[in-house]
Amino acid sequence: MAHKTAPDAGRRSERSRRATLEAALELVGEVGYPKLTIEAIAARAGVGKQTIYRWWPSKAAVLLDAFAALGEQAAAEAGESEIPDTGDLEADLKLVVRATVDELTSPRYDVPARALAAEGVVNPELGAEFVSRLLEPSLQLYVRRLRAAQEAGQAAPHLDPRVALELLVGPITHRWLLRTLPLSHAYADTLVETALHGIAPR
Amino acid sequence: MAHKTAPDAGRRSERSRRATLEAALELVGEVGYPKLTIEAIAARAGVGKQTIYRWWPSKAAVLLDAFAALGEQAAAEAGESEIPDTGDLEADLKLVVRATVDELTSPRYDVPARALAAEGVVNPELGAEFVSRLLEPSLQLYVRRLRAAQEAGQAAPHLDPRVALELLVGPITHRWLLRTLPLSHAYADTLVETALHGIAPR
Amino acid sequence: MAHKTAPDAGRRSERSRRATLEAALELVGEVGYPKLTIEAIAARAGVGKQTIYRWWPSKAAVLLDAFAALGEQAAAEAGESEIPDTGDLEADLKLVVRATVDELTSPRYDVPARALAAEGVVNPELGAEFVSRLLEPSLQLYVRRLRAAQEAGQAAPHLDPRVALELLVGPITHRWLLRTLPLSHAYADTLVETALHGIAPR
Amino acid sequence: MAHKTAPDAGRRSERSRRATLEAALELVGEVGYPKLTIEAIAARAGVGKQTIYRWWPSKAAVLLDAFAALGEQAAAEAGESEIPDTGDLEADLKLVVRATVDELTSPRYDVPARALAAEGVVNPELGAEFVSRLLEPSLQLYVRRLRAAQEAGQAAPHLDPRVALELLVGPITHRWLLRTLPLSHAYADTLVETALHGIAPR
DNA sequence: TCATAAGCGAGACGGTACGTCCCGTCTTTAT
DNA sequence: ATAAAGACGGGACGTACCGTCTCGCTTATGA
Repeated sequence: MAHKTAPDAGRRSERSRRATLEAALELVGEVGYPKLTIEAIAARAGVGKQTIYRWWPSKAAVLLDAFAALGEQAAAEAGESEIPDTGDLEADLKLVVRATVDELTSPRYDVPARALAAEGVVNPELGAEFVSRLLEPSLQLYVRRLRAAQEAGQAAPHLDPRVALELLVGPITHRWLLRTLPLSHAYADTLVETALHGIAPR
Repeated sequence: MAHKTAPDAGRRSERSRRATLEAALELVGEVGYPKLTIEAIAARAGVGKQTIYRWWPSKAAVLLDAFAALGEQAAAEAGESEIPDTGDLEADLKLVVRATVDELTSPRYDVPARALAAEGVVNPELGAEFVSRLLEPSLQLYVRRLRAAQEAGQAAPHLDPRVALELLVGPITHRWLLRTLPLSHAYADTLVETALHGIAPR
Repeated sequence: MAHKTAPDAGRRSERSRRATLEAALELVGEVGYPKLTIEAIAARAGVGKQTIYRWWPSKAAVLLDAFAALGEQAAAEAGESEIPDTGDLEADLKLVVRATVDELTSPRYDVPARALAAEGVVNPELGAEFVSRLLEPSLQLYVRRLRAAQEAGQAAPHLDPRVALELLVGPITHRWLLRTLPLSHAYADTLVETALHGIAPR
Repeated sequence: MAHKTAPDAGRRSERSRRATLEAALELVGEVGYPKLTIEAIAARAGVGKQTIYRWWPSKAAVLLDAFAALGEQAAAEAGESEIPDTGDLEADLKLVVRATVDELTSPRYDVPARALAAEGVVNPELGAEFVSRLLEPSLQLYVRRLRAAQEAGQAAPHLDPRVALELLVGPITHRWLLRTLPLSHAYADTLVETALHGIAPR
């Protein structure tokens, strides 16, 4: 069915792949996503344009791979870890939410992540890949911690962990993407408290 | 200071303005935001390109005006209303959240709204305008209803209404923009319940 | 029938037209026809590529116009003249044939003329235009001089002047295009003599 | 001196050589010379690109070999012959010139020959090879026949046979390459007569 | 009241980037 | 070592739009 016979991945140049991803990350930081150009990536990477088109369908896909590589590298260094379970759910959640705020606040993460999120908003295929490769793994950490909390009696037993997790992650994302109000550790703490105890009076 | 003497808004052609906004909305529905071009808008509207550049700085700004006009029209028809206050906070919130879900689910609203949100994610100026003109008024409705609830003893008294409102709006936005899971009335109800009573056991 | 509506020739920029033709002539002299590039012409002329594509279908067409302009300019300076009629056909023909040899020998004429001739050999449309605009007018000079010669009894009366003229022009072109043997005044003279008196013994 | 050690012609694959030449001839007929590409030749021939680059410097060189092979094959079939010498120079010349016209008129010969001629016009190295390998042998046939005619008193004794031959071959080439007027047997006859007896009255 | 200057439609212009084709080189695997 | 295969860096293609710039035309005052 495909028009073009797929390229032979076995012969792919690792050197070109890495140079392309690096160049993409650098450039998106320098000129921003809308002005990011495949031509510029190719030039910066010392790579032919065709080589990029051979392996990626769009600049968004390049950036997604680049950003994923960044994440894997960070994970390899830090040792991707579960959310801690000290028995104190509130304290444990404040820790992760604060860490998320820090991440979303650091420019080296912020710029490409925004770019990918924005592209995903408007491009469902890329959005799906963005979510499944980058977002979903983090969400699963919440699912596991919340389930443990339920078993330990620290969370309402009938709650769907997906819904519960969105109570924490949704507001953070909202502030981050829409820039309605600033992200801070103080906000992280308040958010966790409010999500745990609810809007209604006790 | 200005290089260009500002155009005389008094002589502006109303006919061209409307045609441009209509064309922009139509086209964004047909080809999607990334393929929306000012040339195509001008051609469809039967308007000179310069006329568009005279009054708007970018295609995003055109679309923002077009979308705002759509909203005003809807408001004029429906009579933009406060969130009802029946005394039952949970019921009142379910009503609005379900309505929001319906809106975000209808294609005529979804396509341009996503486009503007996506652009705003990556372009702070436009994002700020999007928020202040389109989002903030809706959020203020929540602020007022929640304050009333606090006075009536239906909401925890020390809560910041902004934080409370994000507990509802954040998860909805999260599902809408990132398409992690579907939006539905059932979800709206569960969300309101969870936000009201919190994750922790009663 | 045409896909693209024709551009409005009335609004054409004379400045761009001239700059394009000049750049084409310069470049063909510098890099040769096969390495002549529309991109390079545009860059040298300070003109957008689209402007060239708007008015010409190919680099060959640009060069044809450029070369024709060169010819008109030369004609305007020199006063395009008939072949002289001194009553001595042989002498008159030697004059023109020598002049033709000089022209074909000078690099400023040779390079673009070869390029156009070569392109015309392989591209019938361009070839037809090359012949009708650049070659045919010169051939008509021969036709008129030969007819006069026939009336004066200096040429066989039943001869088709087209055939006669090709006896002179054909061999010159042959040496020029195929580079079998060098062109020189001596050859011009011999050629005229042989063509006049024939191969057969008197 | 050579940068690259010359390939070992002894190990050359005859199969690849033939397939390449065949593919080149086929393709030039199908898409024309300007759109003929080495990649397409290689693909059609089922040959690696490198194999072509190893043995030929350019697509023109491939085509030249292909066309030469065509000629040798025709010669082998027909028995390449001298111009006949029946004692009647005019009749003998009409025969060859008519044959030449037929050849230049047949598409299977015309397309590649034009392509090579055109390339040679603009590329002196290839032109020289085209002339020496393909054209010159034919011209020598004329030289020999004309010398015989001079010895037999059928041609003016002091004539340079090269000049005489160009009187016949030049006009034919002119019409063929420049397409000024059609080639036909009638024209062949008129041309021979005019060349033999000259333009001047007897 | 009518010239005169603005906005307007149209679209040519100098540019930038697109995504594709092909160049000529290089590398891998198989014969 | 040659060959088929095809990835590679590179350059040009012809196209689509960008944002700016005239062009006439119309309209709507304000001298």
